[in-house]
Amino acid sequence: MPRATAEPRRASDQVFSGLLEALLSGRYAPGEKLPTQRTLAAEAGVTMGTLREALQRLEQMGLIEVRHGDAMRVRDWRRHGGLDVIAHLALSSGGFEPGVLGDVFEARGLMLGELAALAARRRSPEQAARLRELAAAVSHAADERAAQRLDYAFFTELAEAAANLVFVLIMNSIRSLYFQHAERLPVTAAHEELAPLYVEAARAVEQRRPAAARRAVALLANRQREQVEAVAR
Amino acid sequence: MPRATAEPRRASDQVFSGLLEALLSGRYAPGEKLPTQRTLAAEAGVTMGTLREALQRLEQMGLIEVRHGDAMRVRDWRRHGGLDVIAHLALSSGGFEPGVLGDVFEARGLMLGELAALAARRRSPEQAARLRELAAAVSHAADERAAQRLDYAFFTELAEAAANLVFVLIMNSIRSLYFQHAERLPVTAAHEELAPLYVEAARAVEQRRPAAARRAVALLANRQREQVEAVAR
DNA sequence: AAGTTCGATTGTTCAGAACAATGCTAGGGT
DNA sequence: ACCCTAGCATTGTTCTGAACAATCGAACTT
Repeated sequence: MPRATAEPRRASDQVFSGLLEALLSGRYAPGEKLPTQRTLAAEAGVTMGTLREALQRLEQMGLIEVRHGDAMRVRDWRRHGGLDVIAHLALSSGGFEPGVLGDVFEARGLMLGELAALAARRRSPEQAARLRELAAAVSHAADERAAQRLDYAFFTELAEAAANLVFVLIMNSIRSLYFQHAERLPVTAAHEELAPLYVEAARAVEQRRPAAARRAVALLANRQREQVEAVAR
Repeated sequence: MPRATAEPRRASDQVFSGLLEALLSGRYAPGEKLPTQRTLAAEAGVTMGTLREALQRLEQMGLIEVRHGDAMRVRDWRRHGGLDVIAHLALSSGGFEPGVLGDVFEARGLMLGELAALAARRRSPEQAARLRELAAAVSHAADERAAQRLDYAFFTELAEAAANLVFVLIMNSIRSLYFQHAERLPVTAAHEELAPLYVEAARAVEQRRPAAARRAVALLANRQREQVEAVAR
């Protein structure tokens, strides 16, 4: 019997998820003092070492502040939280959070547009060729899963062609979000219909026309956004 | 005798920094097997528990892959790294990496532009007022440090007005980068000269003119970028 | 009243051991 | 000869208990 939602096996992961949930849902308010590590460990039924591993990750995300001889404090994730918070924020307790998901796809669309414009100026001949091939492959993708992989490959190549590390890393974060739940995020539902848009974007990049590239990609991203929003409800 | 560069005191932090450096510099190549936790701990002169805390953070960043009974593997940070990697990437071994820093400010400028456009459509009356006040305050800031704080507050408010969580979080990451080394990143060197641009941007947002807001902020960001690039050399 | 000392609280690291998952290899069956 | 299965070695994971170190606040001293 396969498990529906693949949950983390490590004890450390479970503690992490629990605390994360508590922090993001506001059950621990910003500025508030967190219970002792010893207390938290006892409550979670784990050792202090195990709890500690979870705390390190939370601190890394900017969600808690921990100073040696003092109590741990809850930080405001809106002010100090890193981008990886968005993944856990979009999935609060089972279903998707429609608002957050909307933000993700809005930001994604805007950034992909800028990415396309940069790529149109900087792409190498090889990158242009690969983009063309990937765009062409979308139209005859076997199933939706294959289309999804092509979509991912296309935008990864685009980010690479744009030659800006920041956008590359941001795209990594967003990708990890919709790869963890690919089955519920049909960005490539009607890929036969969307295929021409990939082709158009690839051509604009190849012809070094930033404005056209931005427009084509923005349009494509908007279509995907509509599809996702239609489902996540 | 005060220490020039405030280094982390926790043993766990030092181990983390060391491994991070090794991973980002390519001293451990992607796909390669990492030494055993026991080995790494022995080499670093710490306990396995301490080493483990560092590993958790690296895994959280997407830099390593660790599976229970198997050896740990190095992941390609270009493909799986999160946005927080950029901070450590921009500071490889002492000085700033000019290329990376350029990418950061390019991306920052583009995103702030989009942010301004969104804010012009969605800002509340209160947000418009606060932006106006912050912009006005820039012109008579006491010193550069004060100007820097106002700059930070201004763009935070802008991100808030844009009402998109993704951009808020991205700005958090970028801010933490240039707050850790504020003294070396003079984004507000000639703040008397830049002040009018803040005012113009605030006005465009208040008057709900997205295009004008984007233009003003993009111009402002570009000026800051030039100032930083002039210094980081 | 102000400064100092000291103890309680809390995070940090250590040491060694047992447990659990994975990959590999030798042995047995077809 | 080939497959596959059991067992072993390797490696990550968690536990137990303890000692160490930084911070805060209260009691004490001046």
